Amino acid sequence: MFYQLIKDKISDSTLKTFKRGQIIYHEGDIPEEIFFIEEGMGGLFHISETGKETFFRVFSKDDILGHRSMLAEEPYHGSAVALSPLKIRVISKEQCREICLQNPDFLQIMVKNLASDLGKAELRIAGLLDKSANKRIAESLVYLKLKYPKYIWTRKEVAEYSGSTFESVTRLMTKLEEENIITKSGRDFAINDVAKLLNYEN
Amino acid sequence: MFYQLIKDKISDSTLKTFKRGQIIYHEGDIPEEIFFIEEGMGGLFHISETGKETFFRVFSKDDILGHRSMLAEEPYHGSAVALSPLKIRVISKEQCREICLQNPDFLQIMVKNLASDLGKAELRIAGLLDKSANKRIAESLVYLKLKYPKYIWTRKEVAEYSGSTFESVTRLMTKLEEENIITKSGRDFAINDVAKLLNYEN
DNA sequence: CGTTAGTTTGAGGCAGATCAACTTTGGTGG
DNA sequence: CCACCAAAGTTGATCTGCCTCAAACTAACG
Repeated sequence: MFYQLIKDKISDSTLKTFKRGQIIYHEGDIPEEIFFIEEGMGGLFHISETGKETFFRVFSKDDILGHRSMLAEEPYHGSAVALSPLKIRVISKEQCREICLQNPDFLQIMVKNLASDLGKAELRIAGLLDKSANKRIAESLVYLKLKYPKYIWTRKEVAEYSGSTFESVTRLMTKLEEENIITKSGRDFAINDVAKLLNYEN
Repeated sequence: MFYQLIKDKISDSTLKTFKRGQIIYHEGDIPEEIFFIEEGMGGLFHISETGKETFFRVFSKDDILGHRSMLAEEPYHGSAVALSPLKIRVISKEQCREICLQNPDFLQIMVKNLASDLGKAELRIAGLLDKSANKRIAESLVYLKLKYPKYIWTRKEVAEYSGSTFESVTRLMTKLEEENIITKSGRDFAINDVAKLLNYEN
């Protein structure tokens, strides 16, 4: 997202840093700020009453964070967690409002992203209902690894993104290696054949 | 959604009517218009490659339709279908753009709705992964029936909204009637105890 | 190196989808 | 107004994907 667009227009703002595992904001909190990612990556997670974790979204350099809750005027529906060391610029609600007024393009871009994310989320719902767990895992491996090649995704993260369990991810990955579609190395892996992985059928 | 806000500002626009089952737009089409519901109700559905249908959203009086795809600049990700006789005002892309420029409140409201819908969709993802089918069905019965009490929801519609099958909906509904939580009458039903239904545990 | 977080593999169980056969509902037209 | 029929609903029986639990192994970091 084009944080670039307004970077120079931010006068006084705080720069915060986070280590892997640290929480940027907690589910349920009232949004008072908006966050611009300057470096690193993180994830938006939801934990249900029964303890099941779901991985909603990934965010990284130039993405905006916390805008959904602010614009919906709702408490955060998930917790934002640093996955790698993060540098984040923190902007107050009021500053954000000013930026939107001065720079209509900025609101436009946020709108476009919200609309696009809504589409993705609804298609994920459809995917959960008609695709097998293995298919979803395969697609998630492609998405996550191609988008963030350097990051070492844990089986648990892939599971929570695809809507599965880490055991199922492990099982599929060993099978995929046997078929030479991926190559595991330590905890990391590389994709040998993106097309085959995307069209994986059990 | 406050279609009221700009109702009088629409100069030339077409009013279309639809009968139950008719399609307002098809998944995959390129959005050229935006739709304002004046009367009746409908649903946004997605059909996967394997034929599985998913019920994304309900829309009714004063709701906007087709805005997500237009704002995301994407083809429609689902088909909009009339569930009851519908009266819809059709606005061109250009008209919509003008309205947004002249009336910033209107864009604001669309943004708020997009943000809120994104939250709902992501929580639905989480719900699919941690709640039992029966719990989801029970919650869907409450949501659909309280929001649209006069409409007779088919078991199939409830199933596609909750992410289940119509057989499972039927089975749960007979059980719920035995427990006096709902009362079936013909194809319709009434909720006797909303709280019990909402907190239903298998 | 020791420790912890992450991974692998196996065995078992069950929620809920699927398939199938039958019944009921309610709208339509004769 | 009734008879008909397609659409919707019910109910039972079966089957399986994948989650859960368990136990042992391995990577990686301080």
